[in-house]
Amino acid sequence: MDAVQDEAAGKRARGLDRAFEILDFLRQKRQALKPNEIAAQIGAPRSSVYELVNLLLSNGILEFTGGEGRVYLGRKLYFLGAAYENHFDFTRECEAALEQLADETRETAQFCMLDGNKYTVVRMREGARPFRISTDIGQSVPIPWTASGRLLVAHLSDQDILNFIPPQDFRLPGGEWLEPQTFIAEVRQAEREGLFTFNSIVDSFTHCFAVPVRGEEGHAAATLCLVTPRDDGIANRDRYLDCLKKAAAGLEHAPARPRRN
Amino acid sequence: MDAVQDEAAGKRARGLDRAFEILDFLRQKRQALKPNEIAAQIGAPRSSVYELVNLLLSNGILEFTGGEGRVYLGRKLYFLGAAYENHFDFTRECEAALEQLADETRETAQFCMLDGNKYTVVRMREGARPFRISTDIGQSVPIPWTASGRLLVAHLSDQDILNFIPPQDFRLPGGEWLEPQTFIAEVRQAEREGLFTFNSIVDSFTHCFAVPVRGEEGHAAATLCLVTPRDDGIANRDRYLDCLKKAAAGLEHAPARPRRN
DNA sequence: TGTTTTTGTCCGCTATATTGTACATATGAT
DNA sequence: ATCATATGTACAATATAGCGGACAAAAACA
Repeated sequence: MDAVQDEAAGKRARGLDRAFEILDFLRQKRQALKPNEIAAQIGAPRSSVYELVNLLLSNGILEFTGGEGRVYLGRKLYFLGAAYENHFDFTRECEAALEQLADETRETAQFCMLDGNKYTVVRMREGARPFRISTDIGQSVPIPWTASGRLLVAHLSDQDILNFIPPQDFRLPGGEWLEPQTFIAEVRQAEREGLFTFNSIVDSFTHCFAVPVRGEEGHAAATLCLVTPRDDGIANRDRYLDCLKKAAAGLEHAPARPRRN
Repeated sequence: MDAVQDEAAGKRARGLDRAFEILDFLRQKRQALKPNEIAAQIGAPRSSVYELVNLLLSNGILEFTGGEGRVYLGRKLYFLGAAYENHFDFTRECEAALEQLADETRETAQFCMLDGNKYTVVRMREGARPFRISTDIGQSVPIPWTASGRLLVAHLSDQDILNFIPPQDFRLPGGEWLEPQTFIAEVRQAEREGLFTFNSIVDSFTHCFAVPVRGEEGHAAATLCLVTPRDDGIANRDRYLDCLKKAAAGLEHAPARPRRN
């Protein structure tokens, strides 16, 4: 059923894929779970999950926590993630860019990337506004629901976009159906203009601005976004876009530096 | 040859173990490598490594980077690591503790943990001194080489310690042999006193101070350390230890908070 | 130019990892 | 007390994953 993996049905799953399915599931749940619960909720054989969980535990990829035999992501993953972050050293500059955006606009600023075939907020700086942002950091959101999504898939061909995005993700949170062709048209428009803005699909009171942060290959490796109240956003549109473009330009000079050592 | 895993010789390796061996190896190398190089350097069959690398690439665990087909740790690992960090929310308080230590002592302060059966510096705050610290963040160091190492294994029995630490890690960087029984005696002493200090084994000009940061189970989940010039360290010993204990106490109140959601 | 090394792919064999099933225990409901 | 559910372990069957080795292209070298 999953459009990306799970080729055929009734086949045996590879241990590695199952393992990372477990890890992703724990990340999504954001809490420690018992092996039994994991097996039930991801629809995997219990014996397999127990075997894999024990393997991952002995490698430090998972850890016992929360008692009752519950497990969650382990320290080893933290170390590996830190190594990634260190290599593609975007964190420091990213925080600076968000800081700058927050200062200049007083709005919520986000740094977003793709996580597989989903959109995710990697870092966020809350604005001075009194309302809360609907997406939390690290949560996976369907690409079509977001302004950034238009930019993050713009390097793909129309067909590749359709293959890449799970079909059910075109069902918007309100239940409406976003015609894929409409989405693609917006992608191409965003690509031409180097930005995308719209009234948020996820809620009814925000306006979203997104500009690309281009990586080594020239396409949008990430985006910088502002999430604003609708009237403020529309009133300050040009200024906000200028701020975003300025901040994005500051991020683009050295997306992946060679390593110092 | 690896004392910890690789039970018997001539056996087939499990894919999952090989996969994480690859990931750890890349982390240790801290650079993108070709699959061929990886296979050669970790002593694994080339065909297996190619298969695994491709699997990991398609899962976002590895990424192409650096050209020439080289691969390095992928974005997915960053997300998983961020989820871990978010769950066991030690980062913020940890930075505050290091900041405080740096202010009070002007020396290099480190937050250290075990990574498997090695010691590693998780976060560091450089002091005002003009010399550099010998261990970089994220590098794996044999446990017996470090002051913190005495504290981090103190919850294990003598026999478990010997099983846990690879025998060759008792060979010090200078080539001398540290008798395991000597090490264990120092572990027990550190356990009793709740601290360990010594002239660094790794270099000839620093003195190291370490105190435990106790986790849920009551044993040292991490350590806070100071690395100082020898004469300064010895002159300020009592004050430095007070600072460390104070900072460690500040970290211990909520090692793993329940999650908010 | 010929030779060696590096790099990547392909394929068949077989050791084994995944899985269904059965079993055992604890917990909770009635 | 009885039944049902949740949780973890043990084990055998077989689909397959890991491995060795063959092959080929490209790069390095002589």
